[in-house]
Amino acid sequence: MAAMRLSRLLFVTLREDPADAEVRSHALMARAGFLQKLAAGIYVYGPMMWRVLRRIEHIVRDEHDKAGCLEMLMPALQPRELWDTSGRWDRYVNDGILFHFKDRRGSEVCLGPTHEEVMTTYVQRQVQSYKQLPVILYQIQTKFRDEIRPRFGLMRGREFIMKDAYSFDTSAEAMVESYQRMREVYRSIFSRCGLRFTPVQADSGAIGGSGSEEFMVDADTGEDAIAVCRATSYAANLEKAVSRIPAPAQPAEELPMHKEPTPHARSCEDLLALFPELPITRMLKTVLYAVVYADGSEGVVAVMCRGDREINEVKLSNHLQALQLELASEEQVKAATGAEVGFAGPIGLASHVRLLADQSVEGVKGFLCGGNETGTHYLDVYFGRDLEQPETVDFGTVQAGDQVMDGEGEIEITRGIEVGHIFQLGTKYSEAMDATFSDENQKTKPIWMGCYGIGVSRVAASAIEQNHDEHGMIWPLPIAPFAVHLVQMKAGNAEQDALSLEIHDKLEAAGVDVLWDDRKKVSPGAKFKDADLVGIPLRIVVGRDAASRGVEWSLRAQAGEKEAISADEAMQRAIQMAQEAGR
RNA sequence: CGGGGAGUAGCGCAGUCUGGCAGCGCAUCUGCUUUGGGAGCAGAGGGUCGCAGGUUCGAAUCCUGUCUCCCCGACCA
Repeated sequence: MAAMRLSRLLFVTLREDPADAEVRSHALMARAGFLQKLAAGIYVYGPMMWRVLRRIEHIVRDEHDKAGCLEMLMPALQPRELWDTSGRWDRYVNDGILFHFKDRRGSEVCLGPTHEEVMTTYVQRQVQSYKQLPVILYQIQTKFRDEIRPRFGLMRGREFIMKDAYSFDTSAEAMVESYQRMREVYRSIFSRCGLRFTPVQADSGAIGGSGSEEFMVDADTGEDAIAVCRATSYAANLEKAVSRIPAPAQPAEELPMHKEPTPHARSCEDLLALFPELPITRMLKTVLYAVVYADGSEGVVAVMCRGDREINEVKLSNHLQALQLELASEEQVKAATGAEVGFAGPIGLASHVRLLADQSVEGVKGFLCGGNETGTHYLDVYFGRDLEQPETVDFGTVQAGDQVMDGEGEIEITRGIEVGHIFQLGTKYSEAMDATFSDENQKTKPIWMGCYGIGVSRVAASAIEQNHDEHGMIWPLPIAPFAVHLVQMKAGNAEQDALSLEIHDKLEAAGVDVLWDDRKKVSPGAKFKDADLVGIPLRIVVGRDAASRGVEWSLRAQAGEKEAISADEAMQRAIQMAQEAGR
């Protein structure tokens, strides 16, 4: 094998962050030449980056294969008809997320953002009998999503590498078994990658289905907020999380409802200033949404919510089975309430408005709400006495300090990067695409499905987001581009040349990959800075003690802790650590 | 989609207001010295100033159009 000499690796580092890098992982990978941006959300993976991605892929493959999953490869190009069959074409085009175009004959095609349709079709033609099930198929492939706003380097790209797997079972119970098996596969994968992560309950979103969990890499810079409880180990995506919220304040005496002038008071903050003795838990805001329903019809929905709480649009959208949900426009608010924005309330809404309430209104008495007239609010309003309580559902967002639903424990809000997501799909796709099997009694039944995704390129970015310092990246050993960074101080010095070559060859022979900095005319300082930047976990420095077979040993993660040891001892340590890390 | 900002050497930027030789730092190349935390000196190469059109004796600079990139908002009444 040819030695991995840095001087031959097209190795270029930048001293400054690129101007467009917003997060550390992106800036560091760009500075180290791992990544090069080609267009918004589209990146070239350089040779070092590709080694990392292959490491991750190797772990992903290994764990899937061990669990009996079958690897295959599906096309990236997909015909529209397939997506019309599942009914997702319009939704994805509406969301603007689908790359689609016409081929030379005028047929519409898209670049696959995911592969449920293709996979279900494949299985529909391939599977006839219960004897062929269960089966779990997977692929590692480039996915395409025209993100509304690509950002954060590899975190949210428009083209990215994803592992997607699909399970096929004969019953709901068997589907849950496959799902549980994949949960374990996912835990093993992220553990083996050397990442600290939290599995959380999740909303199933556009893909549809019932049970769903996300795997979040713990990182303060993560895009997603998650609700976790140390005491009960409850963990859920904020879109899904539920909690017991603090009880509202109660009025001292029951007063009749009355309307008060509240000029310019459009927010709870304004109203708190106006009525200083009224607690915010006795203010109910009414938020208006414009909704497009799944059948294409449109409407306006008003949702009541306690002043100190916030509405969770994902929960609301799911309950309404909405295709689109956004805050109502100024005009829509005026048409619904007859008032300027800021004075909406449940009493006297236009008849076309559907009124709902978040469960945070439960038990609130003598409350304030908008007057549906510019510059007025009602006070001392009671459900049951002054108006009927509208349909009340959990549309709330949990907040830090809430109590968990079952058991004793306080919820904390932390952040994470979603690197994996698993779903129980049920029969949604199999029914739409007629993927059925014959059971023991020759009865035709739809196949029960699950689907399971891992953002491979995102795993790499999140590893850096989680592990870096001011000098550069710190790769976990299992997924590092190389296990050992062999830093030769003075290339051309006979003793150093000989010892470096020996260390390189012996480690490679033992299956440990080595990046050998053999560059001439590069100062020691520059070599150390570059080594810090690329973050290879194990470091062996060949320098002044080369003649006596002495080297310096250090770990990138423990900068500053350097040991002078023999070359043989260093090799032994490197081999052992690489093996322990499963390389 | 809306709002803001930016496109000048591989990277980071100045120059644009007030039109007149296209600059600086890093990187690259050559030579000499240097070699355990981004070395020094001397020299060199590298640019259709995003693109198209216009104004002008003359445009990186002014005008029009266009493309691309980045940030903020997608928000609680």
